[in-house]
Amino acid sequence: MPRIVTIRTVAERAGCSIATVSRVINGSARTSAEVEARVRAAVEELGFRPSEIGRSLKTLRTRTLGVVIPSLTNPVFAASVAGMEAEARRRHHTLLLTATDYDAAREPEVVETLVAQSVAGLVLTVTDADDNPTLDRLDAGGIPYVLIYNEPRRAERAAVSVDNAAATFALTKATIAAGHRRLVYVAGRFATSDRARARYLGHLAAMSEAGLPAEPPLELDYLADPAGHGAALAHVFATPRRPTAALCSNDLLALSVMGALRGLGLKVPEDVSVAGFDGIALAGAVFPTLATVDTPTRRMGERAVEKIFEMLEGAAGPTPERLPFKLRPGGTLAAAPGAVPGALPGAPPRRTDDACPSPSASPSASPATPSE
Amino acid sequence: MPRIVTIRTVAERAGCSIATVSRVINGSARTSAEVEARVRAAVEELGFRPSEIGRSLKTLRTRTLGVVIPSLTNPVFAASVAGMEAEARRRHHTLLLTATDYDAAREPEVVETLVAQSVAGLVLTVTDADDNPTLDRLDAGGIPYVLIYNEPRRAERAAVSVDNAAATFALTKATIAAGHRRLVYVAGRFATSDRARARYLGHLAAMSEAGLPAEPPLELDYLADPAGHGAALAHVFATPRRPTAALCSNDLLALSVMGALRGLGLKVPEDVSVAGFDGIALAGAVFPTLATVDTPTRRMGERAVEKIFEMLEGAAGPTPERLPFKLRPGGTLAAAPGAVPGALPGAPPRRTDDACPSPSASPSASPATPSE
DNA sequence: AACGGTAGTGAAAACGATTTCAGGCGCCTT
DNA sequence: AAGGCGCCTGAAATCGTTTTCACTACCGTT
Repeated sequence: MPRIVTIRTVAERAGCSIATVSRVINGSARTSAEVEARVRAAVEELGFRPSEIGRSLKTLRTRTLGVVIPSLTNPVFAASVAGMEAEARRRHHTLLLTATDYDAAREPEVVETLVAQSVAGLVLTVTDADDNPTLDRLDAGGIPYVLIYNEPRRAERAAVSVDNAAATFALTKATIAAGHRRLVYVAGRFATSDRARARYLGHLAAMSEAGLPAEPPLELDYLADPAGHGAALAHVFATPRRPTAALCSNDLLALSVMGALRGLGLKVPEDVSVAGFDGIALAGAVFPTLATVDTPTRRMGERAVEKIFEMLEGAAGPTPERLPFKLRPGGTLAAAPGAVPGALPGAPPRRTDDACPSPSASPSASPATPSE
Repeated sequence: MPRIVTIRTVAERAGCSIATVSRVINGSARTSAEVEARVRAAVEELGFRPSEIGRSLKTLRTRTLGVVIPSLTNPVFAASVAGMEAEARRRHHTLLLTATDYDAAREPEVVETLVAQSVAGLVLTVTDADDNPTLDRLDAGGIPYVLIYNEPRRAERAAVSVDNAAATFALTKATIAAGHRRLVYVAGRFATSDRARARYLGHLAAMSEAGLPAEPPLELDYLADPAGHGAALAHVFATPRRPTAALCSNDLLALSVMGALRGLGLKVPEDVSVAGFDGIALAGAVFPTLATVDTPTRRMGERAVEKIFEMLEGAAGPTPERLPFKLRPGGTLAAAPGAVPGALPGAPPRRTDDACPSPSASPSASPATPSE
């Protein structure tokens, strides 16, 4: 069993002081070539690697970023965490990962844990980015953090997101353009996702603009088994004038809804069109391919970490920013059954590939102004 | 800006020594009710939370587990990491997450990083669990680790896996039972996945048992775009006596293959049956549902963390263990085109839901003994 | 009344690194 | 030749916590 080797062991072996060893390792001050060589040799022979704990104690900061997400099981978050990890590694940092399982009550708890670990910064997706005591505490504590996917109203809260409302507005508009008139919006629990709320508001705005009556949204439990989803959908789709399109607040939900609809004997997209949100990789792998809103999931994770470092270096303050999205056409979104293609003013049936507004479009240009 | 509050601040406020504060917080020794109340009040008022860094320096162990996986983008790993996170949190630990992007050369590097952080233990999926200098170093260093999804041959290497060979053996057998005779095995790069190798060997064993000639496996680059997959598959499926079934070494690959086959104008499962491996949640959400081998992805992560703690507490030594798998029938695996159902001795066309061998079946009972 | 034991507490050492401060040496300048 | 200035180096302080050790009261026993 090899004894633990500390900086002191190296110093003895190299015949110098621990201060010199530290200097060689960090290049924090000049050392003579001769001593440097001896130290490097000793480090090599002993396989020495400085303890991050000892190092951190002095600076009271670790080379670690805390991550708080609702769930790893959703590929959106898995992809963005992958982006964070890559970017963090590039900067010689590591991720401390925690999940809240969409439970707001768990947020303060996990953040406390991460703060106790003296993370250099935090990346989080919370249930509510505006009314959130945990974020308030972070603001007070001076630990830099960046929200991801959340869209805080406050301009001094750092965030990397897409314009959820504008994207859904565009998606709903495209769906209407394809001839659909009865659309149902299917969302996860609004209480645990401000994204879902923002998206729904974008949907409402588009319906209103087209002069169509908006049906109440269908809120589905995120973690419920698909069977539960089937029951809820059966209720909505059992009517003779059933919706011809189901717009879902995320891709995972959309895939589940597609399965449930098939279970009800309905064909996608012949009977019902379906669209999602996020642009997870698998949306393109299923058949028919899922129409959705492409968001740069991985890039958002990378960007969030970049932003943390900008804030740490004082190069930039905490400001929200939006990355571009893009409607992705897919086989699940087709012309409405019985609709006459082109019957709508200036709306070809498959105009789903609009570009999004420019990346930094002013947030207030959002078609729906969240007001809850 | 609130000053940083340390145990010393609390001690002053409570009018006692830091030793007493420590005792109250950790309950490591008895203190008078009176002092304890004062300390608790001070902790509360100041919002004190002991620094994990200071604490760790003393014990030289953090409440942290290192995780090394090839990629978070694969839902198998995302799900198992989710399991690890839940189990770690239950024990007041946090995960330090790193990914290698299937690059064996990165393994030593990330493990070094994690060890420098003084993690309490490690959970890893490596490219090769047998011939692996990084693991050898860990063995020497005395840091407990558990492999996940890898199946090391050495009996003294801790691992949580499924019997990859036996599972694929069963899957291939079921496929043959459905009337298929020309099967192609589609795998990720063998060089970066000992699981893929083990699974292929199981496939070979089943083919051999049935007296069928085994075609060479199709190795696809994991990260290649699906277009690349299409080209590779076109080559194999362009022949008149093309395979009637494609068995894939994991679900993600299977989904990609399904897409590529459709791109070639082939129908799944009418023209070609497809099966995967892993049992990711989305396998059940696509249409037709993907036939696959269900592995307890999340549970494996939980179990790996449990095992780390068993080893830390000295309750158990490092031993490999296997969790049960189960063949999951799915719409992608149908009777072979032109096959007469029941024409095979004792093999109904859709007998894909065999139970697996019992959880702790002896490893040597595996139908294919890996020998590479 | 002296002694031993115990409960509660504080002072101080330890953990492994970084960093400040001071000193020694050699070289350049005047 | 003396003084000054850099360069390199080592001793020691420091970070926040845990833990050992020693000490004081106080109690019960003999």
